[in-house]
Amino acid sequence: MIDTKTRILDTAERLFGDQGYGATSLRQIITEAGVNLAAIHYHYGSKEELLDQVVMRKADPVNRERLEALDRLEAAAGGGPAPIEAILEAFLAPALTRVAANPEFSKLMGRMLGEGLMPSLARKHFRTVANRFTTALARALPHLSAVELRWRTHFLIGAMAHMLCSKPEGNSALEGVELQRATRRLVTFVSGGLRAPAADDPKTEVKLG
Amino acid sequence: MIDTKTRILDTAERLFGDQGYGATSLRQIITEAGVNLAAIHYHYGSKEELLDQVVMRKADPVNRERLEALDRLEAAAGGGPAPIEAILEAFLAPALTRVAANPEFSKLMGRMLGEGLMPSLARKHFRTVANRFTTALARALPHLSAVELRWRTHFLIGAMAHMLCSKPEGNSALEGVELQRATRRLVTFVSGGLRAPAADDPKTEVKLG
DNA sequence: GTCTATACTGAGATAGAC
DNA sequence: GTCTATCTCAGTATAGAC
Repeated sequence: MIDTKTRILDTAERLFGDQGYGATSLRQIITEAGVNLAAIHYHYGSKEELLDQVVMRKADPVNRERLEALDRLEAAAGGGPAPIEAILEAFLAPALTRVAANPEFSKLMGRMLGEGLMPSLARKHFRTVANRFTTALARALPHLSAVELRWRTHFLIGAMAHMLCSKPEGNSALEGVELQRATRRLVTFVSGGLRAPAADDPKTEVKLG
Repeated sequence: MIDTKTRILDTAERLFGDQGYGATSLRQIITEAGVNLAAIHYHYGSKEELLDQVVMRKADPVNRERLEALDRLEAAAGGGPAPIEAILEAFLAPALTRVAANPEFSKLMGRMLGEGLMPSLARKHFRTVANRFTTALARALPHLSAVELRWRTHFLIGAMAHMLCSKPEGNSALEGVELQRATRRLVTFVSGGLRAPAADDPKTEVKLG
């Protein structure tokens, strides 16, 4: 039989995914997992820490996929910069495919970004991914200053997060072809935004600063 | 003395803004407002309804500003479409200036979008704004189909919401000139995304549909 | 119509026995 | 490591005073 700690994590993942974080009580988790209430606090400390662990276990494969895709891209590009659309797809597709696999859980992930409650623990796990992709984008977008690029990736994350947790009105499920199309829409939009002329060129800086 | 109903609303607004929705208890609100616990349920029915009212009272002036700005734009444009950047600024600037005025409350507004807990009541109040701006954007972006435009405005909302509730790393306060610059960055990014060639041109539609 | 006092149910957290 | 019992605090509901 699986040990208590793992059984809690499995059950929490399922329930958080199905119902959301706030709507799931620890008592429901322990009932379905067949463990004692205090076991959660013994193994995880608090409900929020438990969420951390659940999210991290889900996020790790996504980030691994992202890095592998980027590796392939950079190998294919030889020494030069990789194409922007390809970089974006390498970053976005692994997350968006999870929408199809488990809509509720993706909603939770997107929500966490939106709520700004992505905790220090989880943030660390995204550091490598963030650095690699920022570097790749910087090489592909030499017209942007570092600070401008940081803002634009911020907007990119926002667009992705909002897509993870809700769909535009009139759209139903995102499966198969629909998902691919939606991903392409997002890639198109964001690459358009990234390619826009820099807003902080020296001339403007002087005028405003 | 202000009546009970208003005093509850004022106090709730301040506390939700300072601490967030989840972290604020009704008992804290009634203590600081000097009213009875049941008065909240008498006047507002539930905590969530109270949030609705708080948000709506804040959102209404923002939306009025937006519509007035759009009115001016369309008057200036005569019969033709208004410039994309101007439309975007009319929509985004009124919301973003609130970031400077009350960072915590803006965080809450952004969070609500992200959490998808924007309730039916509040959603209704954004309908007029959404329709007017969607129409204006559709005229300025004739190369986009209705469905493509809906997706792109969805991404636009995501970028805005994420900016409302968090700033890119390394940035401190958004005041005065910094705020104007950040607004311009967002306008630039989004207009780039909106202008990108349509991803759902007929050829692709036929192939996928 | 408004408001107060109080009780109810369920949440997360914790101390201490085993 | 695990479990029982208990604590505090949340949102909600209702009976009845003015």
